[in-house]
Amino acid sequence: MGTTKTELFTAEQKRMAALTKALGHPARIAILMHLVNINSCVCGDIVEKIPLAQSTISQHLKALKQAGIIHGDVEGAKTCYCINPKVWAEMKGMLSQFFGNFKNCC
Amino acid sequence: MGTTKTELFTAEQKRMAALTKALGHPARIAILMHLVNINSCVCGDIVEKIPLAQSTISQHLKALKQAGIIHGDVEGAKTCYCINPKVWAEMKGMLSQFFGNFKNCC
DNA sequence: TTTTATTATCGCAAAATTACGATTAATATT
DNA sequence: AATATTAATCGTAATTTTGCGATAATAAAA
Repeated sequence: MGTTKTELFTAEQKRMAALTKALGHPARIAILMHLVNINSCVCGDIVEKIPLAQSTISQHLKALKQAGIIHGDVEGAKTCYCINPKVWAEMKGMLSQFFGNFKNCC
Repeated sequence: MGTTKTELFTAEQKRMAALTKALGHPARIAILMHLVNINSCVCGDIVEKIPLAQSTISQHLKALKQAGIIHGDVEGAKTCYCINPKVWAEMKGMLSQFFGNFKNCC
C-alpha cells in the first residue's frame, strides 16, 4: 500500500490536493515566501536563505516545479526560479472559492 | 532522515505547512468539500460518500482533526464531524494574504 | 442482557517523503 | 585547456504516509 487511490476522486479534488500537498512543507513555504517578498525571480541565492543542504533544497524546488507553482529558467550557470503566475492565480481562485463556500453552520 | 527540521522555520511557516499538508490528499479534500456542500455537520455517512475502507477514512478524519480543521462531537453512537470555523477563518485569511501578496513580477 | 451499529485503534505491508553527502553536468572564469 | 561555480541527480537511511483487515470501544436497539 502507501499509494493514493487516485482513480476514485475528481480531477478537481486531485488537482487541489496536489497543489496543497506541494505547499505542505515549511521549506517550500519559506521558498515561496522568499519569492513573493522579493517580488522577482531568484537566481541562485536560495541555498543561502534556507538552512538546508543544497541537494535538499533542489528537491524541494523540484516538488514546486512539478506542481507547476514555480518554474526554473536556466540563465547561464545559474537557474532563475520564478512563481508561475498562471498556477498562482489558479490556486488563489481555487482556494478562495473553497474557503469562501463555507457558511458558518453550527 | 525523513524528519523535517522544524526548528529551522518560523511558527507561521510551520503552521501554514501543517494546514496545507492536511489538505494535501484527495480524500481529505473530498471530505471537506462534502462538509462545505451540505453546509452542516456530518453524522455518520462519510463512509458511504467516499470509496475507501472505514478505517482509512477514520485516519483521514484524524489527520484533519489534528490540524484543527474539523472537530468531531460524539453524538450517541455516531460522531458528528464539523468544520472548525475558527481554523477555517485562519486558513482563509492566511492563504488569501499569502496569495494576494504576489505581484506579477516577470 | 444480548445483539447490532458506528467509530477508533492496532498491526501490518507497500510506498512516498525528507535529508544528506557524493557525484555528475553545464556554464563561467582564469 | 584547466579550474572554479552552480544546480541536478544518484544512492542511501530514517521516517512518515497510505490503505486495509481485524479488533476494540461505545452506545443504541431488540
